[in-house]
Amino acid sequence: MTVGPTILHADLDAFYASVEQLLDPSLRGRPIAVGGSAAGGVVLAASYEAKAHGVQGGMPGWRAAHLCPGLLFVRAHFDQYQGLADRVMDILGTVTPAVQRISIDEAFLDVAGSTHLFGPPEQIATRLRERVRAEVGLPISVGAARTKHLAKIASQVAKPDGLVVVHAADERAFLDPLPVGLMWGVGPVTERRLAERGIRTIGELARTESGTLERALGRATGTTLHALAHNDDPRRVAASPRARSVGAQSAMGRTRVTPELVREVLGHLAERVAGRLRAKGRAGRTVTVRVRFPGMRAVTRSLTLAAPVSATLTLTEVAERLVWQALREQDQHEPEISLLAVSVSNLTAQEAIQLELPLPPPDPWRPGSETGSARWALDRSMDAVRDKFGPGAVGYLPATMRGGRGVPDEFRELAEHDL
DNA sequence: TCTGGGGTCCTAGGACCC
DNA sequence: TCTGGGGTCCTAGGACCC
Repeated sequence: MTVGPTILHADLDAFYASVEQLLDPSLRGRPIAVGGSAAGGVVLAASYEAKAHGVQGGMPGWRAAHLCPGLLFVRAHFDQYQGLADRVMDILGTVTPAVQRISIDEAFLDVAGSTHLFGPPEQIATRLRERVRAEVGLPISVGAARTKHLAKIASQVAKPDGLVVVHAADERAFLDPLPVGLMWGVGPVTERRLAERGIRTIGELARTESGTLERALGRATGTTLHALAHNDDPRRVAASPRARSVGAQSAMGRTRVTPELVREVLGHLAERVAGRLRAKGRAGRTVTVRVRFPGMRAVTRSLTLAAPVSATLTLTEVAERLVWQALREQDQHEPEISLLAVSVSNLTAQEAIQLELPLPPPDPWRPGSETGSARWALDRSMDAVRDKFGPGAVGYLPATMRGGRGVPDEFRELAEHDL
């Protein structure tokens, strides 16, 4: 029996840029960059007119401007993105409950159980694209195939604003001529390593022995790519697993390190991370910090505690200690840094019992300070005040740091994963 | 002209235990 | 006298994805 192309991958085209063109019709058909400027900052997304000149998301603004004369830099409307994307996901959910959202703007669907109601996958995909265009106003591309990997590649090939269905009999012919860079898990480094061995297409990859790939790329990457190139992809469309870590970071350009700066930035980041943990009743034992220096070199330091943390002040102190440890180990007298990051992993449920009992150890570095549970209780009461009166109402953060530099919180929230 | 913010997973070495 | 082997956890770095 032949299995049909019942896995769909639906992916909104140049999502942020398309939203801006939807909101302001004068931008339609023109090369635009969302975020950044010709002077600096980072481009969050580019319209297809700009992509034609090589402009990509994540690119410094000055470089985008250089690549694409006439590029329009547009301010992002962060408050619009989540709601529009949610409306698209609601439309996808009308044909099957098996929708796996993997980011704000893309999802897998399994329509195997829907064909008796809505027709073959081609018809379902066509109808979904029409509805998203008519009801939300955004272009969306869809790939349909027998596996997730193949469906995702098909949607990439379908872009912009297209549909590609790969029937089981056509899989090899579809895949073989495509560049390896389209495969999930092949980034710039892997692509270069493969090219050094004369492997540029998925067909060439499929003809390479597994052992050769493992030696070139490592065991996990080698076996995974070998399987995917042979269309061996057993992954199902399923609900996303719970998050395994929570983090926040702040880029600062080139900044001289001072104790005040480290304390303020880490306090801000720790409050974001710990607040999200507490909001979901979670906590984590491993604290990791990342320090990046001008020129993009970066180091990480981590520490696994005896008990999980979700108190802002405790997290701030652990992070501070790790950052200074990392800085001391650099042989620079007056170091400059360009980014600080804090993340918490080894997540567990915040046990209810810990509300009553002191957390052991209360604070590894300041004997005699408040206990962990006292800090947690204080945080919870401040969370409640913020819920009622807004995020700036109360906090550890010095007034000078609030609402100032950096990206808006609305942008951060778009990238957050559910805990 | 100098690079955002949120994540996952893998590898390798060392500590430690039995 | 100075050593096997397996398993688990921790740490640091790196590739990759959206």
